[in-house]
Amino acid sequence: MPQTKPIVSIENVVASATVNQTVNLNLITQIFPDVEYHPDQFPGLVFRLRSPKTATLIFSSGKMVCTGAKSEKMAIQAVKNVVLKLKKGGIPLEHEPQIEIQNIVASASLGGKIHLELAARVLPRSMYEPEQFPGLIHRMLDPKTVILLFASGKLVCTGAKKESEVYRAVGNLHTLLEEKNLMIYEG
Amino acid sequence: MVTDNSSGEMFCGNCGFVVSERIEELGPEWRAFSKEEHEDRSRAGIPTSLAMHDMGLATIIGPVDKDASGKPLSASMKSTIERLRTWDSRSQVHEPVDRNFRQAFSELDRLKDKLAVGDAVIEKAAYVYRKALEKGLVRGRSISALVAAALYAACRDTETPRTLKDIANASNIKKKDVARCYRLLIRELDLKMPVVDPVKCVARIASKAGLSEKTKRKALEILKKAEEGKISAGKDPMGLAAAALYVACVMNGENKTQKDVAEAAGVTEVTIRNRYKGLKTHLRL
DNA sequence: GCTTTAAAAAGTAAGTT
DNA sequence: AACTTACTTTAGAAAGC
Repeated sequence: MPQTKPIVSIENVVASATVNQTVNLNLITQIFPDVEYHPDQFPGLVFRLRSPKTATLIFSSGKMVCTGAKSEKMAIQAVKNVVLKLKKGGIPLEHEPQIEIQNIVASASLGGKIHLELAARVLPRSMYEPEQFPGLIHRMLDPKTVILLFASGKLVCTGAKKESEVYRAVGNLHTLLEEKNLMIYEG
Repeated sequence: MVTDNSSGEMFCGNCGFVVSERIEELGPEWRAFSKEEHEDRSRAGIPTSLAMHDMGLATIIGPVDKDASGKPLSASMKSTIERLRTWDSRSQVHEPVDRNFRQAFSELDRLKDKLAVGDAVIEKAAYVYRKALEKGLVRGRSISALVAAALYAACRDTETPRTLKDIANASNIKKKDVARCYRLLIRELDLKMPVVDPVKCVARIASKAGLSEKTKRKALEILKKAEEGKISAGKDPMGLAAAALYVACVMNGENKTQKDVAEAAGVTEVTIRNRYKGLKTHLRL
């Protein structure tokens, strides 16, 4: 049983936050000329940070959505950085942001190739439609995640709210694939 | 005519009309329409006719593994039926059901002619649509798109060679929307579909491109050799079939260009070339 | 359902050179 | 042909149409 430990990398973390007060988006636009704000097409203002490289959507309600971070910590730091910049810029924010991780996207590589056709028949809650998408879509119940599995043995895991869930999901799938002999190990 | 033993209800497998007395006992809001109305419509010819009840999808839903004609049910139908048995058929107690049925089934009837599919396929599509309706999947969504998706699902399940593009064109719904609704049906109704077989694509492409029988046979050999083994996973079956046919043309000296085959298959020449590379390497051509 | 954000996987597509 | 760019799929939040 070729034991190849999956190589996992967190690619994107989505976090929501709120500063518990309304904010004047037009004022932010005046102070930060680089932000994107087109209320006619989307109510959120796009605030980009170079470090951590993220994009945060800010709404007039004071709620925000931060995307692009590579870890939970980075996502939290990104939100804090945004709030700090707003304050320094003169936006009167009285509270610390309440942050929640909403989704984590990760990519991973299992040790060998996958028999997708067979996997589609054996794995429950999975769908494989090569005319529509090259990967098999598998919905894992615990942790509640969705995994896009490719013939190469690489995959994308999304839906997790904790990094630990990502590792558990990938581990679970790897074990399942080996148990059902759906993996092809070779050069 | 399909009977669901778990609930005792009987419905028309073609139009979804619920016939059983049991449903009617529940009250008018539970009924799509009365038997008399259904028969009127049947006579009018639009939704269906009771004469078709023992065709195609005729199935007894319950702890059995044979359909009404005595043939064993496919594994996918069995798993679907197993799930249906546990469903609460009272999940959607709304009045516009009548209107919904009318629209859905007249559209299905219209698509039947445009796509030239058999009654068995239409019955399956109706069956799937009715289940989607019961589960409330139609609310807030386009009836036409769901009907198209149900029909695509029926084609897939019966291995009737109709592409998403075919269904999209016939129904005037974006291919992307039909695909999205199709995946919704698969997900929510727990349907298991066989993967599209490139072998089934060969005949279609060959006839559209006017290729010879021997070239078709050669392409089938090539596909068989290439065997789902490694080069087909994740690839579009149409692209694979097109590449196999192109290679077969070259081998048989049939003068057809990549463009000819590509157009007949609905893929680009680039895709044929890419699949060709894989076939060449794998078959050591 | 849609709109906007980010990111990966692998396949297919389209426009240029 | 190669390159580039771009779109398909997955999840999730935000406010409003």
